[in-house]
Amino acid sequence: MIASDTKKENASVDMSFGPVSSRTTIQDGVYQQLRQALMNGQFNPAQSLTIAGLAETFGTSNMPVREALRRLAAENALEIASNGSARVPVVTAARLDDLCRARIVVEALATELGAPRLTPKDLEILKGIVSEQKEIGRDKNIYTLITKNQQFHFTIYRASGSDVLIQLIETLWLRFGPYMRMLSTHVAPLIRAGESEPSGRHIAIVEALESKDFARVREEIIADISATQEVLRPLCPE
Amino acid sequence: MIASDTKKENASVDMSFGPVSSRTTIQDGVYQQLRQALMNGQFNPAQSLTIAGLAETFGTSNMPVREALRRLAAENALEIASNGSARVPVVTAARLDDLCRARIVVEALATELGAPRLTPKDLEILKGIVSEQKEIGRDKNIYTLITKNQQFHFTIYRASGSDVLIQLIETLWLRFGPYMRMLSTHVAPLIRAGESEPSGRHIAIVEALESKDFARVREEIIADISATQEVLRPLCPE
DNA sequence: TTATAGCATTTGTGATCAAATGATCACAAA
DNA sequence: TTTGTGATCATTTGATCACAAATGCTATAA
Repeated sequence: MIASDTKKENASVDMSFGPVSSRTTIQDGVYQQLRQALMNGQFNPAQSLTIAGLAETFGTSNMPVREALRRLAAENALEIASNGSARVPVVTAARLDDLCRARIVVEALATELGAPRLTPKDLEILKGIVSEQKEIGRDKNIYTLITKNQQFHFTIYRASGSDVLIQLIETLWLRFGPYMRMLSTHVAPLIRAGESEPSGRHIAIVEALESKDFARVREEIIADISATQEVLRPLCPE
Repeated sequence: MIASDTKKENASVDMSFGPVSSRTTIQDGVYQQLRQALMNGQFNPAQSLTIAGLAETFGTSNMPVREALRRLAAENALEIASNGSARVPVVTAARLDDLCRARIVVEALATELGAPRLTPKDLEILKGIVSEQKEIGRDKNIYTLITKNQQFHFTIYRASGSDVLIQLIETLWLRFGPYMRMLSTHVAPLIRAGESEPSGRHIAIVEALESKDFARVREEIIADISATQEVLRPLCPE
């Protein structure tokens, strides 16, 4: 498998997909990029995504895009219009409440299971994330802030060892993407102005973890979700 | 769209897809059938489903099957093998516990929300299902029994009005399919022998609903899931 | 001016084919 | 007997094309 003769001059594609894990198919790359963009709230609600359009953007044929879109639709991250086009779901207060209610019970359980199983190394990671958040807070990039928040939460959830819960939470966060967009555009200025401390609750969570007060960790996670919900609800249309 | 001239003799297909809702594409039909089969436990765990094989079975080309499989994989109802083939997940005791733990918190919440909102008409429907179950219990068809059980639970859950929860529960039940298969093969004889009363707990739930004892309804739902879990765990491999 | 029929454009669906990849098995060498 | 190598096969992935459905627009007539 070494010294492969140069018969393998594959394609003209040069898209820089993230870290190549293993057997990275084109469709996977498209899917991952779209998924990440959706979760971070980089698309507008109600925006319609066409197969041909995205295929052109990514420089691939229609097939990979087609399957990636269907996959996201199956996860309820996208809606299918009457003609088959995919659309980013619209945001509503009712849906926000619905999502948060589900997030609370599922993430509370994942915390309950995960918190006691966090290793000292995990705790170090969490602390690292918090201090990075403080840095970034003074900086400007809202998307890395969102990513850090994501890492913080999922480090705890993953410790639960529950594949089922992890997947459930991932689909919930995916559907939460459009609301994240509102956070980006409306709350980012507050953070920059120092009126909001994004890592505040995370610090409390780390403290509770260090004193092994797992019930409080759970409560803080729930409070974190509820707080986000309260911030976002008045921003929803009408 | 009526009086379609017979230009539309599409394929040699005669698959009796269920109720045609609207804009029924071939891929939707394949998807629905596979989904139903999976949820009812009509596939063997670890069974591998190839695109070409299913395409032949359904009498379609590969495309619709391909997309249906990807869709199911996105819902974690199927696993993707290293070569890209789709496989029915294997059953393990650990996964059973993991699934049931998640089912309990999510379905408990859906019950909590749904039970108080059930209309008198809904109650009639529930009673109807219970009595049908009693009939079928003496009969032999385990799959209709499974379907009735499904209808009973989802009638309550749907009353919650929470799209998010419904969708979560559906994917959980989908992943529960392989375990349902074990129920079919191992428990069916017991039911036929009269050693197990499938509708027992459902009767209790209806009673609790009529007396508006919603906390008890919730407890009964949880007990229902736990009971199934206990029955199935010893049946899991090794 | 408005309503409607018809056309054009956009977009997805399904079929077919070529290319690439992983799995399997046989055979040879240590 | 065991291990490494190569060939073959099964299967997916991606591209392209024909077709159908939906949408929007324009022109024409009332």
